[in-house]
Amino acid sequence: MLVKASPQEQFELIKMNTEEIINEDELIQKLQRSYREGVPLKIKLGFDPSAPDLHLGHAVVLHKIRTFQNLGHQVIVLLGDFTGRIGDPTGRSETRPQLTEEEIEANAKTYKEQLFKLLDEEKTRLVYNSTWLSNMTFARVIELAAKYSVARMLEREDFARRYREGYSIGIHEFFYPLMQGYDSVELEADVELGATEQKFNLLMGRQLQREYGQEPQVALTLPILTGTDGVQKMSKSLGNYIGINEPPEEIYGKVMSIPDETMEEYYHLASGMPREEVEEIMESVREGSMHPRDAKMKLAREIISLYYGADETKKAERHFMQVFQQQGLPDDIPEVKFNREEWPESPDLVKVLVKSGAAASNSEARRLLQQGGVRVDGERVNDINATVNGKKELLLQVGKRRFLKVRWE
RNA sequence: GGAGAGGUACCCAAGUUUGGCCAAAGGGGGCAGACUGUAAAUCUGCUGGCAUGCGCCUUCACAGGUUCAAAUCCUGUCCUCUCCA
Repeated sequence: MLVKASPQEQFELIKMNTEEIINEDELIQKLQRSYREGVPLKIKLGFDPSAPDLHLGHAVVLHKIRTFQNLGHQVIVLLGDFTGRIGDPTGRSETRPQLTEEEIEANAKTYKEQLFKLLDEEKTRLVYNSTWLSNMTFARVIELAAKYSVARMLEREDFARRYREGYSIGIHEFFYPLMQGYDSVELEADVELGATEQKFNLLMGRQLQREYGQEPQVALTLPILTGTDGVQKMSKSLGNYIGINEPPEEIYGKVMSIPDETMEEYYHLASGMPREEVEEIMESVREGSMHPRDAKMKLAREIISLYYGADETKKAERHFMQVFQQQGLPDDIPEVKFNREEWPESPDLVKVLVKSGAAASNSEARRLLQQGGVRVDGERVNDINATVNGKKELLLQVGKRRFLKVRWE
């Protein structure tokens, strides 16, 4: 069932926020044909199940996929369970570790849970490339390999650099793009999406489809989202990411922590809001009628509401205002219970900090105390020999944002 | 198969030639403090454990050895990488 949007309207929607479409004319032709014949396009999106946590960077692509889905096209999410055993060499300076089957299976499961926060599960076809790759004969593998040359493989910057600088490249790593490209052949994909760094792999799909006598897919790349540091691309290993599985309070805080200059990018790529509305907001920030902080708070709300309900979103905001703006207490403070009999009348604060998990070791607890990072019932304590009343309940605060209730009973 | 380089704390990386002053430089990351609309930027401090009275213990791939003393010297083992074939 196709939505009635005209091919031109569809194209406009699809093109928004994309980095590159290779190529636009082909896409328009495909859209026109699909519209004319009532046959949805096959939209492919591949995932390498090595890092199972999806973050806002991945969500950029998912939003675009969602657009296709809303337009009535057939979305195929491909989990590269087979390729995952090789490890995508893209952007790598060293060989990626190969995953075991168990790891891949566990990761795939986490993926699914997260994917369908943004995609319509009913309308999404989920496939595994082991289905066809694991049974390929060696003869067919050779046939596939013969369709591409080493020289062309080495056009890739990451391979080229590794080769130039004398780092090793496993033969099997050359197969990664080949396999990903072959997936498109197997699926007869019309469009494949990916981040810009996936461009080579996406183009490989076009090449191989041609080789196998198919109409080449359209390669559509999306920008890479900047991380919360405002400098490097968002990635889990750099620790500058916002995971879509994170608790709303966490997402809220992380969004508030991005530099103001990065805000607009996030609005466009991560909020799911219409472009005009975003531009209005940014305009009022520029002319001074809206405080950047308020704009960022709205951004945080918008992002959270994509993944959580309205109540959760409000709660996250309240939490932020209480804890960071008014330096008050959060609503939910984790509680640690101790057995009174195991404790003296006046336990050392250092011990309490360690036993409650607020500090990793006695030394760390002392350090925190010396640096003024510890508050007990709201009062800063600097004395490393301080004791507390071991009969009542205490409120511990370590740093600005870690709260803990301790109770003896 | 031959030749060579190397394995140091969460990560990167000095230190090995001239053993001791090395719990081990520096950077990153992390944590804390100040500042702030912000968990940004900036500045400051901390960053093996125990003790917190100068003390002790464990740590520089692993296992031994030399020595009053070893990340540093010797022997063996494991692993990584490069080049030649």
